[in-house]
Amino acid sequence: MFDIRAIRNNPDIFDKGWARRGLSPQTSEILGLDEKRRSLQTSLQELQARRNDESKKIGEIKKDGGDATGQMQAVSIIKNDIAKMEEEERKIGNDLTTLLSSLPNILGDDVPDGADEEDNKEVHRWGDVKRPSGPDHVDIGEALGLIDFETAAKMSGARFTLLKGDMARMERALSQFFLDTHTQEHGYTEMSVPLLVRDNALYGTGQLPKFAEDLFKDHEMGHWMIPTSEVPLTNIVAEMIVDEEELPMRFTAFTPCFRSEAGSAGKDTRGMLRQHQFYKVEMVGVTTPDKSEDEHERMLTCAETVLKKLDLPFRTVVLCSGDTGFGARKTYDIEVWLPGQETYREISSVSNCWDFQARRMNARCRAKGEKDTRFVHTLNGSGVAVGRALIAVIENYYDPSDGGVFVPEVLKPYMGGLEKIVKG
RNA sequence: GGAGAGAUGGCAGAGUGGUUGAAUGCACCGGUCUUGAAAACCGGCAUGGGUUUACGCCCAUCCAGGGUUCGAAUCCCUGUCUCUCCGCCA
Repeated sequence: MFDIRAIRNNPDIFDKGWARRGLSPQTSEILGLDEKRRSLQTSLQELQARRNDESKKIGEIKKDGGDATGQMQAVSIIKNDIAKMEEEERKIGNDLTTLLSSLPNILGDDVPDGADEEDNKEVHRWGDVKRPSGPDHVDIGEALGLIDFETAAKMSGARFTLLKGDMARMERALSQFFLDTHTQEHGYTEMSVPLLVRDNALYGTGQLPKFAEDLFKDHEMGHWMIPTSEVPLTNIVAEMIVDEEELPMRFTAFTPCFRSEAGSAGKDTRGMLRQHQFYKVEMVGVTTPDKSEDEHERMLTCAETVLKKLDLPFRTVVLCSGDTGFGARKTYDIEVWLPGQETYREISSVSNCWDFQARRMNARCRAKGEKDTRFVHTLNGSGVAVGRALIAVIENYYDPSDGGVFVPEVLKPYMGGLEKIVKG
C-alpha cells in the first residue's frame, strides 16, 4: 500500500518506480480517483453537517414540547441524498484501494535493472566447491533407501516426499541447528506460530489479494495455510504502535510452508526441490525506518552464517528489478551449490519490505515523548529453507566410495554423534 | 456441538435514544509551591480524514459491517474476539 499524499506530491517518482517493474504509468488513474473521492467527501460532509444541525434543533424543539414535523421531513430528504453520496464515495474508495493494493513495492535505487533471474547481480561467493558434480539427492537418497517419492505420491500425489530414518533425523537436526544458531547467536526470539491464517494477515504481508492462487485454502473455515512463517511473524506487529526503544524486534520460527506451485507446472519436477509442503526456519525483523538497511545486511549475514557453519558453498546475489518480489524493496538471494545440478540454487531469500507491509498492516512506532507515529520497516529472510539445505548436504557430503552421506560437523550433536548416513 | 456473559480513550471504569467525542480515577505532559523531590493545587491530554495561507471550521470513529430512527455508544441483524458452564477431544 502507498501513501496517497506522497503520490499526490510526487507522482513521477511512483510512475518511474513502477516502470522499473514493467508497469505502465498508474498515477493519473490513481489521482483521478483520489480527486473524485475527495470532492465527493467534501460535499458529503457538508450534507452530514446540515443533517446533524437540523437533528439537534429537532431535539431542542421536542424537549420544549413543540412540533417538529416540518424539520423532520426536511432531514428525511437530506438523508436520501446522503445515502446516495455515501454509496458513490464508498465505490470510488474501493476502486482506489483495489488499485493501490495490487501495485508492487517501489524498488531501491541500488536494485539493478533487469528482466529475470539472468540479470541478478552476484554480490559475493563463499566456500570451496569440493564436489563440482555428482549424483543428485534423488539418486543418493533412493539408493540409501531413505528418500521415498513413490510412497509419498501414493497418499498425496506429486510434489511430496517421504523421508525415513536418519534422513528424517537429519532434516530435524538441520532445523534445530538453524533455530539454535539464530536464537543463541543472532538475537532472534523463537516463536511458535499459527500455520493457518485469515485473509487480513495475508493482505498485510502482500500475498493477497493478488496471489491467492499460490496458496492452499480451507474453504469451510476461511483459513489459508501459510506459504511461509513470514506471514504470522510479521503480523505480530499488525495494528500495533510499538515504542521505538523496543526496536529492532527479531523473530524466528520453524514451520512447515504450504504452496500450491500453481504457476510452476513442469518446473523442478524431479526430487524434493519444489514441494507443496516443506520446512523452513524464517527470520523476521521490525525496525525504525532509518535502521532497515543495516538490518537487511545483518539478516543476510545471519542466513549466510548457517551455511558457512555447514560448510556449504554458496553465492549471494541481489535480485534485479524483474525478479524482485511484489512486497520487497530489495532482495538478496543466497544460492547453494548443488553438485547434482552443477549449479547454484536458491536456499534463502532475504528481503527488505520497507514500509510496504507496515502500511498494509498499520504497524507503527513512536519515539519516547513524541506524539507522532511512523510506519515501521519490516524485513524477512529464510534462515534457511530446511528441505533445500538437506538436499545440499546430501549432494555435497556424498561419499562415492560407499554411497553414504557424511554428517556435517555442526549437525553431529543433533544426531547423537553419528558420523555418516549409510544404507541400513 | 449446546447455553450464557461481554468488547467504551494508554489503562481502569461510568454511561441503555437527543449539546456524550464520551463522567470519574490512574498514567502522561505543562505550571504553582519547594533548596531539591514528593504531596497538594491549577491547566492540558484520543485517532483518522476533509477544508483553510493561517487561527480555525467540519466529518467520521465507543470491536467490525449492515439496519431501524429526524437523531444511535445506547435499539435490531451478521461477523470477529474474550470469558463462564455443559458435551466432545490432542
